[in-house]
Amino acid sequence: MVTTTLPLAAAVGAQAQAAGWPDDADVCCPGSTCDLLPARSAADLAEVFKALADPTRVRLLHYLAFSASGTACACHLPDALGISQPTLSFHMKKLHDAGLVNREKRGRWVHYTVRSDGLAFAREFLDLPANPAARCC
Amino acid sequence: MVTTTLPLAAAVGAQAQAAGWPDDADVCCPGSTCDLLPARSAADLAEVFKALADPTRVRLLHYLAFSASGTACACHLPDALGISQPTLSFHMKKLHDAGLVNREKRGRWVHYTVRSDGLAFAREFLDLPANPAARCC
DNA sequence: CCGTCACATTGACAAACATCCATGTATGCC
DNA sequence: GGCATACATGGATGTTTGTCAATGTGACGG
Repeated sequence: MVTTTLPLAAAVGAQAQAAGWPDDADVCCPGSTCDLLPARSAADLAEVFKALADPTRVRLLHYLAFSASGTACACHLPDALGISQPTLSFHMKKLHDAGLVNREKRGRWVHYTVRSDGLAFAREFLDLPANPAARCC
Repeated sequence: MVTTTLPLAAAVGAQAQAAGWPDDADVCCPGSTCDLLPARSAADLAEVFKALADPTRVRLLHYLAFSASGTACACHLPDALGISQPTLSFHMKKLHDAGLVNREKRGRWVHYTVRSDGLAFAREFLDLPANPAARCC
């Protein structure tokens, strides 16, 4: 739904420092000194993490990653993971839509390859927060 | 929902190499040479990624990460993100349960801190698949 | 050209999720 | 003690997700 109030991202920084907060000495905390992550970026990241947020897909990605040159056809996977073929297809579509794997048709079979740039996108976000001396603005 | 067939993780490696596959020259692909990621590890990783799989939580984590020393109280966040206070509490619980933030009560307020080890756990997984010369066994 | 194999898509359904309102709990202040 | 504040929890509700059986599609092979 459209219950999200989008324009807040840019507004909050100014609001906080200009007039908004209680402004007395008993303020609970300084809060962040910079703007929120834009809603758009957050949505993009969440989309990728959503694709990773399932044990089956984690195992699929791991399987691909450890196959020769990060590529493998999907034929053995339903048996290996104990899932039906449509379910595998469903998960692969999720991974593909999230930009985490490439889909390449070779004859009768489909080969999937890990996209390292897709993974890097997520890893980049996980790198930032670990830095305590963070500066963003 | 115990539809997952757990014992497969260990079984598949032996099955594949000992007797399972078609074994003729027209095999579609070599597949992975090593065992699947254990179901337990996959579930743990999925749990963390599930915590990251929401735009609101991504922004929350980002906010904390860019606050002084990765710590901030939650008091300003409902307004900033346009969500209600219970919703914020709900998301913080998710992040906390996933091991991504620490919860510390200081007087009346609760301060949350990014746990870099929690992030590292997820980042570790994202590092592995990028390596095409992967060796696991 | 007809059957078979590998994979995708559709429909259905139960489980999980995000969100809110109302209420509970604990802390600090007067 | 009593009241306000900061946060958590419980109940209710609409939406999304994971799964499978059945069916569709496209590529070999005889």
